[in-house]
Amino acid sequence: MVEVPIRDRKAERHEATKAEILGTAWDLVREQGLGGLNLRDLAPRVGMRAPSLYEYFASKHAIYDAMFAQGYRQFAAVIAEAEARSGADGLRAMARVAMAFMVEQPARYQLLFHRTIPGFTPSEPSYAVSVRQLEQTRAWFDRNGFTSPAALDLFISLIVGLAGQQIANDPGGDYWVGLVDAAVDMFLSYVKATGGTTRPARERTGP
Amino acid sequence: MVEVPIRDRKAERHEATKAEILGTAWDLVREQGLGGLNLRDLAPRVGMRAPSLYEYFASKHAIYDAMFAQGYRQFAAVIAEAEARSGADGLRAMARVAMAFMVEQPARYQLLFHRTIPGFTPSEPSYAVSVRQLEQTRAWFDRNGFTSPAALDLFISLIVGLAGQQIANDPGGDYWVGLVDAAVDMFLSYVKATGGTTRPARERTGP
DNA sequence: GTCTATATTTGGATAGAC
DNA sequence: GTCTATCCAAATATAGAC
Repeated sequence: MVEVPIRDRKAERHEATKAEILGTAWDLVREQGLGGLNLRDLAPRVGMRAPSLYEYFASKHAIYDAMFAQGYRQFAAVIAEAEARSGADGLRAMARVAMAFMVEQPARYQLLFHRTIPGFTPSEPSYAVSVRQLEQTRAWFDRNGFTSPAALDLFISLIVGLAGQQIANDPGGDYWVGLVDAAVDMFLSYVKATGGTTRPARERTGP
Repeated sequence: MVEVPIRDRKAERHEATKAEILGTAWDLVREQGLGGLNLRDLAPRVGMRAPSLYEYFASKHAIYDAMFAQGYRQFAAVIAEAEARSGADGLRAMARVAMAFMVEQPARYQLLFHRTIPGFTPSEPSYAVSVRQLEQTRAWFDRNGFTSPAALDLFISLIVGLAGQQIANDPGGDYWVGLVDAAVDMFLSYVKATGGTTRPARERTGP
């Protein structure tokens, strides 16, 4: 009867250590750039020697992979808040929080939105996280009447493009951040002009 | 009297070799990614051993620097052709050739439009090349009535953003390339709607 | 100008003791 | 789980002969 432990303390500790390593990896990447991540610098910061990290991650790419998935989960969470609002109002909120999220951490921006690590491709499960985030936003677009399939892709290009300019030309600054509202206006004026059907699609609660 | 050579054949040969090295560096970067450039692979392709490259470039970063300047000169040349046209027509041509230029070589795209090489910043003269290109396009925007200062920045973000999506999500494909015209329409509708003064500025041939 | 030889650094990864 | 010791590879850069 005593043989039924509710929690697996050992596994919990293992997961906690993984999380700590991951957090430290983000710190390192913030300081040295995405490509600057290396196990030699990482290990001492979590009180280990480099080989011990292999107890938690099978390779350096596995760390990038975990960062990729975590980054997209953070992104999804941030966007989800804005998606509570609807219409042009919600769109503007989404653009703002997305921009803030991207500009906040250039290394994360590069990992999530560009292919910049040589030889790295996200694993299937990690990639699925990013796909789910995209589908979530696509559903919001549908619900809110931005029904053209290209609309979402244009919108994403616009915001990711603005963030890229901010990061490349003036990291830490805010000139391009200040253009977000104008960009959203531009997008809205286009949607209204074309047959983008500004009217929200019918709520789908049943068949 | 015989001591007045018109041409410096030695210097010419030196420059030719530099150019050949540079061209081969582009080849390598096309194959292995921007970060994959290394002297060991580069040297044999130009019939040398690695140390000999230092006769032509002081460091690996110096090669990146030369590539940066050359890339922007190519970009300026490509854009200049489109700038021969004016108004919406010219704008559409610019967007198309810019997009084609960016998508054609992802590594070049990353070098010119993002900060992706750890520790690399273009030298002052190389940076000046990029500034001149930007000023050239800014002047075209002014001449053609796109007078809002933010207009150019929005336009650039839009096109660079589209190219980035194409490269990151489907390198070699053309889905986002196909969105260029829609993007230009969007931009134009916005400029017309706001006080972007669609009328071309007065031609300035004199004071 | 080009070479050989080599220094130096960096960094991922493994073996095996504890 | 963590360590020491080490391997192995890659890669920039320099010294000095030819």
